[in-house]
Amino acid sequence: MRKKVTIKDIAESAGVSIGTVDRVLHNRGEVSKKTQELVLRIAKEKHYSTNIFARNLKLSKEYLITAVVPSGNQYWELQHTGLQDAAEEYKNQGIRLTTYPYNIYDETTFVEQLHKAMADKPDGMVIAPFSKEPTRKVVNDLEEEGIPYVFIDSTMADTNPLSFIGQDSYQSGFLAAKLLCYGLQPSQMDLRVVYQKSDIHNKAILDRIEGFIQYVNEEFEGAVKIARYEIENIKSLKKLDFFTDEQAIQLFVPNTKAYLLAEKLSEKRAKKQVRLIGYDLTPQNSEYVALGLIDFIIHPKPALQGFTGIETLYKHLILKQKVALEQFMPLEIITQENLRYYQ
Amino acid sequence: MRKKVTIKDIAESAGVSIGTVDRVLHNRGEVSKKTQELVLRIAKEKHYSTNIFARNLKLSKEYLITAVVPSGNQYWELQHTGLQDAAEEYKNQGIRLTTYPYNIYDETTFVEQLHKAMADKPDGMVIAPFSKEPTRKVVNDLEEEGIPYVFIDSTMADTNPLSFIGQDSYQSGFLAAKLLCYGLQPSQMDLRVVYQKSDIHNKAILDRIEGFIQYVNEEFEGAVKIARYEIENIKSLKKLDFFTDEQAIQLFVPNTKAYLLAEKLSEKRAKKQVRLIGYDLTPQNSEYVALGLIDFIIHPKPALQGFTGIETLYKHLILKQKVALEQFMPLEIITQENLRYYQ
DNA sequence: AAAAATTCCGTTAACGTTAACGGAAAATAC
DNA sequence: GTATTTTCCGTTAACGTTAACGGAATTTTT
Repeated sequence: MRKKVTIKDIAESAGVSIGTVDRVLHNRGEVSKKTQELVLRIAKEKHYSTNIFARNLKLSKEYLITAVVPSGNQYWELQHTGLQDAAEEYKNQGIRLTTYPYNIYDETTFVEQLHKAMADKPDGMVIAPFSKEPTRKVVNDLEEEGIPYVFIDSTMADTNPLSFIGQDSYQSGFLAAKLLCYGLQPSQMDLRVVYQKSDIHNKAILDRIEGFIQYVNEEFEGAVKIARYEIENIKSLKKLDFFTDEQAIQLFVPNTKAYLLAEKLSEKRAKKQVRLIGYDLTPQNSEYVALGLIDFIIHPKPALQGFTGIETLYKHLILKQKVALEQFMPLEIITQENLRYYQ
Repeated sequence: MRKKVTIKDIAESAGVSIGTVDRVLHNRGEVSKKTQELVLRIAKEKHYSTNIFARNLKLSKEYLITAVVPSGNQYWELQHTGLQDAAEEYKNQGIRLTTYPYNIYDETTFVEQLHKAMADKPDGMVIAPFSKEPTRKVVNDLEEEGIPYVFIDSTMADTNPLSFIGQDSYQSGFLAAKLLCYGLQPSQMDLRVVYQKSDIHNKAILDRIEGFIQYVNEEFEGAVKIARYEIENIKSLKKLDFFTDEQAIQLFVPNTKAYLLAEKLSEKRAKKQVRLIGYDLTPQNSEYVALGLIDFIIHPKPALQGFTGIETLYKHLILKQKVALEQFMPLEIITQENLRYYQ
């Protein structure tokens, strides 16, 4: 009863050989319809599930995963850390990883690395999508060849990834708004969203902003306005004069650059009246969290994302497990007080 | 170079048979010191790591895990859900789970179930410790017999569990305090901690309170006082008259009963002036979060705890992986706005 | 000195799955 | 009618590890 059912058991029950059972189970053909149905029926009745140890021992296949993921800033370096950690953890179970990092500011490198990663004929891919068309083309090829792929960080419409692993950006914007508004009367609110022009290509950042706006609109039904500052680049920031008057303001920085505003805050020493929420636990941000100039940092756990990307392919390729279509990382909230736990 | 090193390779290099290599690798004795050292040296040189598929196929052992975990409220039911989910996920990799639920209000049941769980001669145990002495006795037996065990929810001093899986209760108290105080002047603060007398046996709750107090003391250096209400039971709550005056107060409920205060709040309709933070995403708490009477619920992810408990033993027993000594669940923060994502 | 015990090692048969190989029986072609 | 495909199935040798078994060589006992 408790003993595991093997293909041998099924073969005996069906009065055929294990070879035939195997052919049915992998529909390799060369089996008459009648025996095929018989074998499938018995397998189902006996709740057969393949012994993954035997299967993988026999196959002793090395599964190559290629990862096309940006590098260049700490967020992405942590993604790579997670990828490597997972590769290490699963390497003696047949997982091998090759990474193809690209430059977030240069689409050409994305396309190049994508093609290199394809040329390896991998058994699975981890992709952090940059631009739509090149991604779509590659993804089409992958789907035609039946090669599974997962998206990390952001996803894309009209594609069929094995799974999407990312932040729940929308919700994090929501939460940021809640925190910025917490305990304030609408009359005290002066919400400002500050981001760079280049951020509008970044789905995660757009979603954060959308979540932020959505909260404010739902909560105050239009009674509170949000000022948006889409600045050209870092230099333009210097022209902003948020901190000249005595009025309280609340700043939401949906990208990684909260520390730049904190720096200006520091010069003006106007902290009492200002609330500031940003993203990503970079050294610069940490510094200003420690100084109390950034109130909250939302940490989308990039290393966990990378890890989960590999883990998901491992579960699919090797364990043949079902995996979740979407996997959101928990939103960690870092404050001056719990900062030390993350360093 | 890339090819996996097998014991056969080692045997050839060492000029011995695979039997001898196996004896060395499992130090089963019956090998001369000289060849033992030779084999070990070669194994290290070649970076040998055992093929877990072959190993587990050969052994085809079923590992029994027994779990002694409370039941009776939603928090613990979710722990059980996580345990069962993990058991399901790993069952075709040789993991079998038997649970021994006990009653949180009855130590006798804890001791009874603990002994039943031991009598099964398990290969690993998941324990949610209740009282010290019975736990210590069982744990001593386990350690003598070399049976690994993990603690979930709370841990115990002077023991050597394979891992502790739980909430970072202290930090969650810290965070709760930060949120309750956020944006307020010390003059506006009137912090009150409300809990039941029976909670003083619960390490997690004590840690939450400690973290809470620690924050306030560090942040305001004694300028802000905290009132503690250690009420006898739920009935006594009715005698509390927090909401009679117009003064603002901030309530911290480190156990699962925040909804009871929210209920009183609801009667008094005094919400504007009150902040309330509680724990656990129970149906009652959810109700008052939705109504906006509870500001934040800290959700210690009980299902994930249970899951991780089994997963940790799986990694140790079957994959022979190193596991982390402490594994803290991320602190999810539930508000009126993101509540829907959790239902 | 032979007999007995001990030390040390090689051989071998599993574990369950996979897929190549070959071959009998039936169907089609000449 | 025989010759040639086609259909369908059984047999078998791996994959790497484990541990029981047996046996040669050496040491100890009588």
